[in-house]
Amino acid sequence: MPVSLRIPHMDLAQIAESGQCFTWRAPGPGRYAVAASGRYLECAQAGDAFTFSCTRGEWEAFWADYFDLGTDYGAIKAAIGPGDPCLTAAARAGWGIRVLRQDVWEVAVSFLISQNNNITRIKRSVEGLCAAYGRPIGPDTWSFPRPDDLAGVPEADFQALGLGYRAKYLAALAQQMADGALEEFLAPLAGAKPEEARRALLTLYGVGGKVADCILLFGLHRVDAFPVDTHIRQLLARHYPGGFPYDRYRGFLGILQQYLFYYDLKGSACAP
DNA sequence: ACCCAGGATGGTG
DNA sequence: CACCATCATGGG
Repeated sequence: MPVSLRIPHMDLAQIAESGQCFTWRAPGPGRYAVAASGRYLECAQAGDAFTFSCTRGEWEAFWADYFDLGTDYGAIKAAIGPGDPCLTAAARAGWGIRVLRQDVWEVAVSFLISQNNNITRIKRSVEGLCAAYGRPIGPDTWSFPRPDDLAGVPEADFQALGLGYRAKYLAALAQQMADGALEEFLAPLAGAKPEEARRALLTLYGVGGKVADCILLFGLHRVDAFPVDTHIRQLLARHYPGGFPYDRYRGFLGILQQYLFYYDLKGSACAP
């Protein structure tokens, strides 16, 4: 029996197109099929009314947290300075974006692939990875392969999926995280200070500062992380020549970053 | 044909 | 430290 409920500050299409998740599909208008942490969920939205294809128990146990329902996005948007036209416009354009609480391994692999890449191709690569090494969990949907599923896969096989030069990064990461090593690596990260967690991520082959920040934000929900990619870099240069007011927004910088990223991506950039 | 993409690495000055 | 070539490959 499906779950129906009203949720404020949430728009499935904006989340799907906000570049944080690559395992959502859109079977129809206003409908999305979501794969996460080995689970499968179909979602439909009409205004603030949502229907989800899971039981109430599954919703409470997993999905409510996945959609970050514990965070007050209204308060975050209200904290945006009225004298900041760019952030104001960005939050209006992406009013329904939420920073999903995704599985850290899935995020790490996805953003390892994301470097110097475009979103369409990232999705294609991730879907190919799931189809090839995951297990079926829904119509035309496969689970995200775990480290043990990928360990030992020849680098050439990853390259055949279109990973390009990132294939060697994934092969190394899978080897390194197989056999329970992932949990050992992650355990100290949960309670670590932000800088320590970031430094640990930077030791991974193929993970630089930007990807580390994405893992922190999307995989560990460190909402203070502020990934600067090519879009954000250009936006900051154009609209914040004097520097972005990081100190003012400490505590939810990552969520504002998502508004800005989506805003820039949608080409609705504010006037010069 | 061309430039760009949710960049990182390894080498050099 | 800063800069820089290189990396695969498709999207637009």
